Amino acid sequence: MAITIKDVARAAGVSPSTVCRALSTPNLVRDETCERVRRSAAELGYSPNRAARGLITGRTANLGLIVPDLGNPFFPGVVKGIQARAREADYALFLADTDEDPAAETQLVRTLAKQVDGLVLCSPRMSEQELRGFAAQTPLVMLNRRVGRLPAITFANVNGMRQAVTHLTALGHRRIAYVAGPRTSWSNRERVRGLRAATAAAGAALVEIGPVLPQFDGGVAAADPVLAAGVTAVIAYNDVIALGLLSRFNARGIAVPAEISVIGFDDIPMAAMVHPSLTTVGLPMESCGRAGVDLLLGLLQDPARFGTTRRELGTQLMVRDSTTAPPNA
Amino acid sequence: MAITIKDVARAAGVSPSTVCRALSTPNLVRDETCERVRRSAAELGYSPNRAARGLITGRTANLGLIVPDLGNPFFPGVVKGIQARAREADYALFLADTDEDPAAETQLVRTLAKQVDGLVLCSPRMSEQELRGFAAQTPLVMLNRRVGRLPAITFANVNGMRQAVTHLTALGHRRIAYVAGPRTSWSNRERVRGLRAATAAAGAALVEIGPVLPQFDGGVAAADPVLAAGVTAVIAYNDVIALGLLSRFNARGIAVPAEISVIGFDDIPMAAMVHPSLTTVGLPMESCGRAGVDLLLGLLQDPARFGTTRRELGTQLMVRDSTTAPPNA
DNA sequence: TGCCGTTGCGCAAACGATTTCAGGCGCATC
DNA sequence: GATGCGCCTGAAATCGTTTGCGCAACGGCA
Repeated sequence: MAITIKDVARAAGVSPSTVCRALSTPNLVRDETCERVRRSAAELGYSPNRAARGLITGRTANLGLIVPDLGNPFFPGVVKGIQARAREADYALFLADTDEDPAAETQLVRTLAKQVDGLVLCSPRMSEQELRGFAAQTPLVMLNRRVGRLPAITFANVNGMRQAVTHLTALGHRRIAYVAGPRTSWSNRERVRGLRAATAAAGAALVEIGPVLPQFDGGVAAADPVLAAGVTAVIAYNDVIALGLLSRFNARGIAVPAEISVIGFDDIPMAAMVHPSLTTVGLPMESCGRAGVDLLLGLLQDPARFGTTRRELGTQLMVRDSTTAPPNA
Repeated sequence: MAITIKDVARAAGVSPSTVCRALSTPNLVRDETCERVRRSAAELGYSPNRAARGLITGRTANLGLIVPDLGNPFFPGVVKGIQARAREADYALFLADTDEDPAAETQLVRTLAKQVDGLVLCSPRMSEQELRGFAAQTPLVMLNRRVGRLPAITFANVNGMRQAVTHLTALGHRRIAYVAGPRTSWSNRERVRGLRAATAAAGAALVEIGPVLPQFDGGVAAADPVLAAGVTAVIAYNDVIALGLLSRFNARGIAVPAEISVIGFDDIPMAAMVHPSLTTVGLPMESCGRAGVDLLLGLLQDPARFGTTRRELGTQLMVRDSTTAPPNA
């Protein structure tokens, strides 16, 4: 059915070997022959069978991507970046969604590993031990989590929180709440760390609330405790939680930012679309995806580079309408 | 490096052929031998090389998915459904994002087609002619668009609009605006069709505004013309536009739903999270993805079924806080 | 003229699995 | 006791590429 290298060879009057060389290493073949082969290939619409090539070269020209939940608005941006960069480099991309299930994650890594040259793990849920084990067997890059010296792209969570706290204290806030994400999440731990350091340095009080699920309902649930804590500002683990806070504040008739300031984290698209628009710590999600693939491709070319393959991406505070000076300032 | 069928054969003291049979057609091999092979395979952690298998069987056990823009909140749900169903059926999934570029779409279909057994095209942008061409060469299912008798999963757009109009006219609205999506979009055309029929049947006036880009800014831009049209209710092509409307109404101090009712389409997650929460025509996105894969798998098993492979999925009106009776009712 | 290096190309062996074909063995049948 | 039939297994061909090796032709140099 499909056109193979033999068809091209016949059409061009040469052997399959020559076709192969003409297309992949043209300097090994006479210009005229090369041209003839190329023309035949183009006419027939030939393109090599990647499976067959992979069989002999050992390279599949595929990358794998494992994501905990595509529905989480944090991920599409990252996936877009990964996909775009992979395509530029002529790699196809396998996608798997684990539905937040660490067991499924392990299983998928195992299955996908054999069909790809490398894996991108987006906010992996699995244990450090498992991650190290897999990393020893397959080229792999983590996004949004760091484990030892394993290759990873992360965001400057600590500094991001410093930016948020600086913004609030500059406005005059002295008592700030934090609505925490899952305790097991690496990025939550980092954010808490940054937050404690920054509030301590600024001499502001920090009230930690939660943890809650990093979802809208988590924010809704956290809103009342936040108000009860007598703070003038609240920082959420992520934007989705912040949106839940806004919603509940609105329902209770609490004016944002007049009565309380709200800051999110991530800068998902919705953050700019709600009322009041959400001040948030922006993460370069698409860059993260691209950087991850870059790292992985580098690793594939030169596995020795392994030790030096970590990068932290800067954050940017997006000041919008959900923050202002505290009420009685 | 990796374990091949030969390693297993050696370990079990049989030939590679027997290993293959023991694992894929056990009834052709003596129970005892079969058991021995299975044990060796398990011990060595063998799993067959899919590329090699694909080379000889002609099946890749891969499906391809092409999406115009993962950032559009409509798609993640669909992709999740596709991914889940594909995995259940032991297919891996290639993902490609075209960034809304029809040329890239064509290109990607061509490239992916050779690495997969079938393709899922999500809201394809390419021309009918091209689609027919590809469909003749590759098993393929469209989502959210219908072209002739090509396999497709669609939503009941017409009936969805009837649900929306019925809701509004029951509340007493007599003059309704529609903010149109792209003229080239199949679903926009269907929705307009349903809208015209439903308003005509109900004796309500319909004011068409736009088309605008199916994005937040499109809705923001359409808000003022909507107000100028002197309507008591507005239906948007999709939720994202509706959110833009809400935002601009809010900014202009127009109360929703007191002064104007707003209805969206799709029921993206954000629709329930904004204030006021958005009444919208809900689409079963995950089911759509699953149904698409089901169709495709059916097609792969029995290509003769081709002619009968279309399905329309029902919509459900989600009544929330953005609609009520018109002001002077 | 003889030799050598270069260039261009074909042959054939891989890669890892599946599948066809044929053979060996045991058992029942005539 | 020969024949035939099933059952189980191994050898070998095959899928579409890539690539090491060898051969032929050709030009340059002594």
